[in-house]
Amino acid sequence: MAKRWWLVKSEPGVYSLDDLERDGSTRWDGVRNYQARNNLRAMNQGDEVLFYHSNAEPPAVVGIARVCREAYADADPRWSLVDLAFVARLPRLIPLDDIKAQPALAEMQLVRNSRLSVQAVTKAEFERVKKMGGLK
DNA sequence: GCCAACGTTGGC
DNA sequence: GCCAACGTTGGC
Repeated sequence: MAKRWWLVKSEPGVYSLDDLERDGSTRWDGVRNYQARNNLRAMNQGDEVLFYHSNAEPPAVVGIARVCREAYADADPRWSLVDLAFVARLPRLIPLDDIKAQPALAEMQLVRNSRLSVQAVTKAEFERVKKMGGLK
């Protein structure tokens, strides 16, 4: 299966990148939106994921995670979850404003004002954000 | 805390 | 199956 790239949102007061780093990996559960669920189900092991802090100051992409277990059934079988593992913290976090200011990133669902909590991103978008954040 | 955007629910 | 009412998300 071809590798894909994603973005997940989390409120840092609920579950932050720090929490993921401490835990090593975590169950990405609680998704209760069909489009987001379908994205979870399309994830492959090894896919890379931008980790975004919503309802944060500033709202920003703060790190990178990796899919370490593909979608499996939630307690309620309508819903699915995956496991995500910590990969890296961005040396520089990338605020939403900076993403909006980048023409190359203007097509991201994040910018197009979607509240979707699990989004697909293109490889180019992923690499751009990673580079802006100080990783190669 | 406000509220716009969006998703879901439920009466018909 | 339509759509108004309601609930949630998330930036500001």
